[in-house]
Amino acid sequence: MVRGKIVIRRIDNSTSRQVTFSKRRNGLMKKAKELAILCDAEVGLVIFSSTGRLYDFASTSMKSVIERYKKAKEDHHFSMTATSEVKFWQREVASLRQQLRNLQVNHRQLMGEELSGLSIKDLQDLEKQLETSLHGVRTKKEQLLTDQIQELKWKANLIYQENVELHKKVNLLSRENMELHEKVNATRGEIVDSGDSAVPYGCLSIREEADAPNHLELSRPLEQANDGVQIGAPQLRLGLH
Amino acid sequence: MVRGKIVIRRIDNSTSRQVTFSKRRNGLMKKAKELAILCDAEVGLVIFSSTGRLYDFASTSMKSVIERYKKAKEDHHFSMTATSEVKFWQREVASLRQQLRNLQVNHRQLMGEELSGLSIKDLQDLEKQLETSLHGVRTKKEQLLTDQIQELKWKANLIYQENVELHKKVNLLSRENMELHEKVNATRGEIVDSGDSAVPYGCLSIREEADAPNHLELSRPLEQANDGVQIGAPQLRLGLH
DNA sequence: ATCTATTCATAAAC
DNA sequence: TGTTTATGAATAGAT
Repeated sequence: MVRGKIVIRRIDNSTSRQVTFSKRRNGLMKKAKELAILCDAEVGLVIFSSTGRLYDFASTSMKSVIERYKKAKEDHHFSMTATSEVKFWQREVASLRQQLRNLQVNHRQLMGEELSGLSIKDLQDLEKQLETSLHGVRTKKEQLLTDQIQELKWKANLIYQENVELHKKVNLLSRENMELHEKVNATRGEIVDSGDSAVPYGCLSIREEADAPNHLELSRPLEQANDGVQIGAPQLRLGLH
Repeated sequence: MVRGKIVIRRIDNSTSRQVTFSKRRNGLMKKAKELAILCDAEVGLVIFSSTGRLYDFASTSMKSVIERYKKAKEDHHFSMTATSEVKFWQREVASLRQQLRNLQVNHRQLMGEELSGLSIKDLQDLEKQLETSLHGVRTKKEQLLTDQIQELKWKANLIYQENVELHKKVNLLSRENMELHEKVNATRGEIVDSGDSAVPYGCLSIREEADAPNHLELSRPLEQANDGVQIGAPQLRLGLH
C-alpha cells in the first residue's frame, strides 16, 4: 500500500514476509483495540503466524469472546462432548486429507506424471507454467553461478597477490643467501660448494613481469563448485604459470 | 485519524459511533484478510457491536482457529476431555499439516517460486525435473493433437464420401429432370422455357473427376479444435471445390 | 529499528 | 448505507 502498491498475494520472500507480518500484525492489533474503544465493541483477534506462533488480542477476555461467539452462533459444536470433539478432529483430518490429495494431483501433473484426463487446453496451460518455472529456476541458478564465479575470482586475486609478495620475499632471501655464500667463499676460498645446497634458489625461476594480475581467469570455475568454496591451489591457474 | 485527528475514546454520539463502527469494522476485516494472505497466517476475528450484533472473519474456519487457540493455550477450561482418541486425531492433524506444508514448499518450487535457500545442485535438479515434466507434457499434448487430427481426417473422409454419393445422386436426378423437361417440351413444342425454371440444373456444375479423395487436408485442423468435434461443413475444404 | 515516500483509511459532510 | 474529499495513518522499501 506504500512505496509501490502491492498486490495481495502470499509474499514469497520469507524475510519480507516475516517483516510484513510483524508490522501488519501490530497495525491490526492497534485497529482492533481502537474499534473496541471507539465503538464500544467486544473484539477478539487470534493470529497464528506461518511458523505457528500465537498472537491474540481481546478487548475483554478471549474466553468471554469465544463463549459469546458460541452462544451467538447457537452452535453447540463448540461445547463439545468427548464424542463430538472426536468428530471435530476427524472432520479436520478429512479436510486436510482432501487438501493433500488435491495438492498431490497438482504436484504429479507438475512432475509430468498422471497427465491422462487433461484436455489440450489444460496441457497447454501446464506447459506454459512449466516454461515459466524453468525460466525462473534457470535465472536463479545462473545468478548463483555468477555470484560464485565472482567470489572465486576475488579469492583467487587475493591469493595471487599473496603469491606475488611471497615471490618477492623469496627473491630477497635468495639474494641475501647468495651474498652470504659469497662472503663465506671469500673467507674460506679453498672450500668448494657441494651440490646439495640448502638454498636451491635457481629452482624458483621468478619472473619479474608477473605483476599485472587483473585478468585472472579460473580454468574450471563451475563444475562441482557448490560443495564448499574449496580453492585448492592446484585448481587455480592464475596466469603465473 | 482523518480530517482533524481524533482521540481514541468512546464516541459519545450514537450515530457517529454506529457509522464509525461500520467503516472501521470493514477496514479491520480487510486488513485481517490481507494479513492472512500476505503472510500465510491463520487469522480469526470476532466483533460484537455495542448493540450485540456479531461480525466475524476467519481465514480458515472459526472452529479451526478456536480449537487451535485452545490447543496453543493448552487450556482445558474449554471442555477438553483429553481422551487418547482425541489425542490420536490431534496427532493425525499435526502430521497432515506437516505433510501439507512440505508439499506446499515443493509445489512452490515447481512453480518457480520461493527459490531462495536452494543450492546450485538443488536448482540443477529442479531444472532437470522441470525439463522432464515439460517434455512429458509436450509429448502428451502432441499425441492428443495428432489423435484429434486423425479423428478429424477420418470424419472428413466420411463426409467426403457422403458428399460424393450426394453429387452422384444430384447428377442422376438432374439428368432425369432434364430428360423429363425435354419430354415435356417435345409434347408441348410451342411453349418457350421461362427464365425462372424450377430446376436450375446448370448451377450445380458437378465434376466427374472428383473421386480420388485420399489426400484430404483440413485447412485449419488445430486451433480451438478441442471444444467438441464440430466439423461444420463450411470449416472443411475437402479438395472437391 | 528507523526513515520516508507513497498509498490507504477514514472523519466529516452530504 | 454510499459517495466524496481532505487529511492523518499505515506501511513497503530502503537503510
